[in-house]
Amino acid sequence: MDRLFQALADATRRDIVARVLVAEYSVSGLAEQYDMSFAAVQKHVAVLERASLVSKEKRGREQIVRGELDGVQEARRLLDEYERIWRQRVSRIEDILAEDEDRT
Amino acid sequence: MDRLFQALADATRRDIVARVLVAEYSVSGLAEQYDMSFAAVQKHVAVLERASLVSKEKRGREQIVRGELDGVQEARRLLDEYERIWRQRVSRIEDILAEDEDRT
DNA sequence: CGTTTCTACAACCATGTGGTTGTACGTTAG
DNA sequence: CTAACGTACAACCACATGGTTGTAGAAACG
Repeated sequence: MDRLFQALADATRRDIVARVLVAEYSVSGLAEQYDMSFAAVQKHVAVLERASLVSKEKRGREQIVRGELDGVQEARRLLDEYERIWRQRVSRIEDILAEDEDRT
Repeated sequence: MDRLFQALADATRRDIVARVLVAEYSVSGLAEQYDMSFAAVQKHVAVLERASLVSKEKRGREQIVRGELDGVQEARRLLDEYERIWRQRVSRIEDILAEDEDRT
């Protein structure tokens, strides 16, 4: 989880994810898109890969980067859980208020 | 967004979020739950507050921490968007395959 | 009143992070 | 074969982060 959210906590990496979800890119193809060194982009891709947000596949001398839903869905599960907990609390509070209503 | 995901990228902070979504805690009440200094927990709460995952309200000499859904939902929106993009690509690929089918 | 409790904040330290450059190696093109 | 391309990785730097301790102020307690 740490790696997952850490990976998403950078604008460049979120942009990479958005791009590779739409189409395939080589690492150098991605590097062209940003105003930073190839090595920097390479590191970003590595971070995304460790977080299961992206996968790489060797094709000739290029390394093709694809978007993976695994990471996205895992992160979503946690947020859904938070929302569920919150709604439970709210409804519990409403129940208590309803009991008070009964007593009036 | 950076602040949001950055805030979620720490196990202690995620635990704090989970706790305050269920019930209210004072900052010192939260600090008791963890094996670290009060100041450390205070910093975590501050990070969560800047990310709209938590809100504080003064009550007497205590500061009450509550869970906020704002941040959670904002993060979810991005992940939903990623999932939407991904499904669009998949269905586009399926359309292309279907066209190929037509030609056979 | 004085003392305790809860909070805020600054200073400090070790480590991690995002960026750089440089080097090395496999693969394709001429 | 040689040159160019795409990649991997190490070393380095500036700065952020997660933790500590210490100090100080505001609110509650006796």
